[in-house]
Amino acid sequence: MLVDSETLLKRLKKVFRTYGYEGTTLSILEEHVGLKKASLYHRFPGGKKEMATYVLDEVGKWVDENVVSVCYGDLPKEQKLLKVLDKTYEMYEGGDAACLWRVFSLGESLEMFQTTVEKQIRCMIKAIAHLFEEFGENKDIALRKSTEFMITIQGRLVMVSAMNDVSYFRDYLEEFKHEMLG
Amino acid sequence: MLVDSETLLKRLKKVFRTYGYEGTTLSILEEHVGLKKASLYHRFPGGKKEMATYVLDEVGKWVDENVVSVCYGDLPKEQKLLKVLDKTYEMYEGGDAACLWRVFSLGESLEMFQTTVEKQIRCMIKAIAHLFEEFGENKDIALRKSTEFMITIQGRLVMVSAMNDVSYFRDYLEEFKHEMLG
DNA sequence: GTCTATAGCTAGATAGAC
DNA sequence: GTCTATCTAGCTATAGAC
Repeated sequence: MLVDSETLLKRLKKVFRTYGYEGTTLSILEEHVGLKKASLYHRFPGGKKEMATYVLDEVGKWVDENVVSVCYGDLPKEQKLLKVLDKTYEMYEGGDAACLWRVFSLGESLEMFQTTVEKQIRCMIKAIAHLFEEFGENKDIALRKSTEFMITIQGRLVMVSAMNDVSYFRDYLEEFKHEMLG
Repeated sequence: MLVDSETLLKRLKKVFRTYGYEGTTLSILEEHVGLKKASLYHRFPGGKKEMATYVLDEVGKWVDENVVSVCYGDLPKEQKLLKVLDKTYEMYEGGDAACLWRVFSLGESLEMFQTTVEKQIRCMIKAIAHLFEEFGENKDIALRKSTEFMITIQGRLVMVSAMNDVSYFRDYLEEFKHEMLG
């Protein structure tokens, strides 16, 4: 079966976010990605580790393209906020998909990816803090609110999994939008 | 080597919280618990699954003894709050230990434990909501605030792992205490 | 109740045909 | 570039000595 690189990324990301790093096996990847093990190794000679690294790096690119670029861009602040929230909703599939940062913050994968995860989160928090500043907050408050945004997203995504209820995620994004834009 | 049941529980819990369910192997358990595989099977004939179930059930008991009993008990509300916060700090080892509810909300372990996890979280949220009511909030607000407490704890524990910084957890408990008790 | 030894299986990884 | 077939290591689990 032929799988284009966009589909491949989407499927790899889905698997790692569903099963975690240790819980993801090559058999699961084979099944969900639609390529046999040997084909996966052809594209990722480093195996599972390389696939996970690839997926995480793509998350980093997502942050740059959908949060950093937007927040530091030249749209009106209201449109920046809407765009970031929409993209965040899309990224987490309305709550159906876990956060790779959470999922990789465990065991063996923590050691492998913590530095990258930390950088990506810091990058995202900083960009959203910049947006809060545009909304009139001073530097300290903006950073605090941005950090709380990240904390709340993470906490609510955990609740979505634990309670099997996506509204913990969806409702918050709606509330947040209305609090900021009235 | 002889390991008493309290120590055994403590070590099992530590391993599952560090490595997750799939990331925990019998070799890791052997090493960290200090009992050989066959000895672990002697105590837990159902193997890894039974050990994980045991640890999660003990978390349920912890909720009953340290949150539910306290919140519905007859101490003054300020002392209830202090006790719950202290026990929460202790349970998560000041942020050093991840939450089993988060860790088991992935892949295979999600299917196995989601029902139990959901019950335990609901139980804890309800008890803390009761405490908020004692602090003068109406039923709806109390439930909302209690849920937000849980969300924030979960989010901040994710941040502790991802950013390798326990202050995300510790600072919140302190702030929360001072907001409630002045 | 703990251990050594090992069975049986599945994991990650590779060789080589097409 | 994808596949079948297969390797080795490590996994879960068990038998049986002490």
